[in-house]
Amino acid sequence: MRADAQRNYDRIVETAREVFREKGYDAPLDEIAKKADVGPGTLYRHFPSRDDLIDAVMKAWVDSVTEATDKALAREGGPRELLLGWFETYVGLISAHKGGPAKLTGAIGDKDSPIRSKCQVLVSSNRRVLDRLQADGVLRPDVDEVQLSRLVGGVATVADQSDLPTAAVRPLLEVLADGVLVRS
Amino acid sequence: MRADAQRNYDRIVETAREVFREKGYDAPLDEIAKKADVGPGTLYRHFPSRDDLIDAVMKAWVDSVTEATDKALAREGGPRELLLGWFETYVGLISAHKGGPAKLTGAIGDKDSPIRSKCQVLVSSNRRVLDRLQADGVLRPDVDEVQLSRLVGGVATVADQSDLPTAAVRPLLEVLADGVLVRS
DNA sequence: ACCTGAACACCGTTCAAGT
DNA sequence: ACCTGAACACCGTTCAAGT
Repeated sequence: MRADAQRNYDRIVETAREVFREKGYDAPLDEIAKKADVGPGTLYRHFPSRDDLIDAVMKAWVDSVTEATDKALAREGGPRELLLGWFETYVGLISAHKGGPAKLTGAIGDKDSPIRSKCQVLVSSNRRVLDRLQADGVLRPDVDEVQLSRLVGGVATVADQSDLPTAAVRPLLEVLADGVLVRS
Repeated sequence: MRADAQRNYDRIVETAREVFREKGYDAPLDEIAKKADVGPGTLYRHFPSRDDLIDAVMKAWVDSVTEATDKALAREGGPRELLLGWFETYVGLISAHKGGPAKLTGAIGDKDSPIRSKCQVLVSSNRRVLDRLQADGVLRPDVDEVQLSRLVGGVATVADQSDLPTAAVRPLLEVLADGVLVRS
């Protein structure tokens, strides 16, 4: 890649990160181009679709997902506390930007999505949590990681679109936790 | 209201119903104006926002919600079957048009939304179902109708945005049902 | 009073002309 | 090879001119 192309690429991604943080993933792309001091054609050349740009912005985010999953799995307490802690972590991870929950959860299972790899990271994290619960024998036998991603993602999507405070999200996650764990 | 105004109003609503059915609630408004043979200003005069138009289109839908709730409550079987049947009915009711689940579920609790009354109908229906389960003593004590609307609405939103088949939605609703009912 | 449709604003997308 | 920015398309919104 030519030096000026690389520079423009980096400027666009960096600017997009800022604009997305302020206005969410639906922010106008031409605002990003303007702030990054590139023509709209340049942005379009590097990122043919909005999701391609979002995917690039999320490169670093992948590591924080893995890290946060490790942390959630290392927490003290019973399986219900573990699961609830993970749910809140998960909601936080996908809700960092407005519109994130819908975009990430909606793309689960879509093999052609530009953000496919990001969804896989999320689903894998849920798989890890399920493995742990399964080993403890407290998991409903017929729940898989994709279902769990959609359930928690659904709650996060509603919370994002209704601007719900954490206090209103928590009871929804508790219902999910009770539904996922075995009756005791 | 003048005769021609009334005629235009009706034509717009009728046309919108068709276009929304085909393309979902995000369909271009000017397409509706064109098909209804009115100027864009006329549509805008009658319906200042998209949601005002959606609200008008949903006038008849309200009755079908009440009807469907009656039917779901009259069903034979245990509380889990009742609840699951209701969940599937509910998802069907709000998923009639693409974009419906997100719009209806996202507006719950928003006192300024033009479709506020439609949300209240949905929440009330969930209240009726909860009343029934409560009377049977099978309900978790700390679940209310708004939470339930958001939980099932969240699943419907994800299903709508990922184009999930009914078979993939069912297990998600089962987790919700188990989370809402008391341990036994 | 209501309607029309031109006009504007906004934003994504393309492409001919540059370097 | 890559960039620029004018141009176009699309769509929501407004408003002066009509009836």
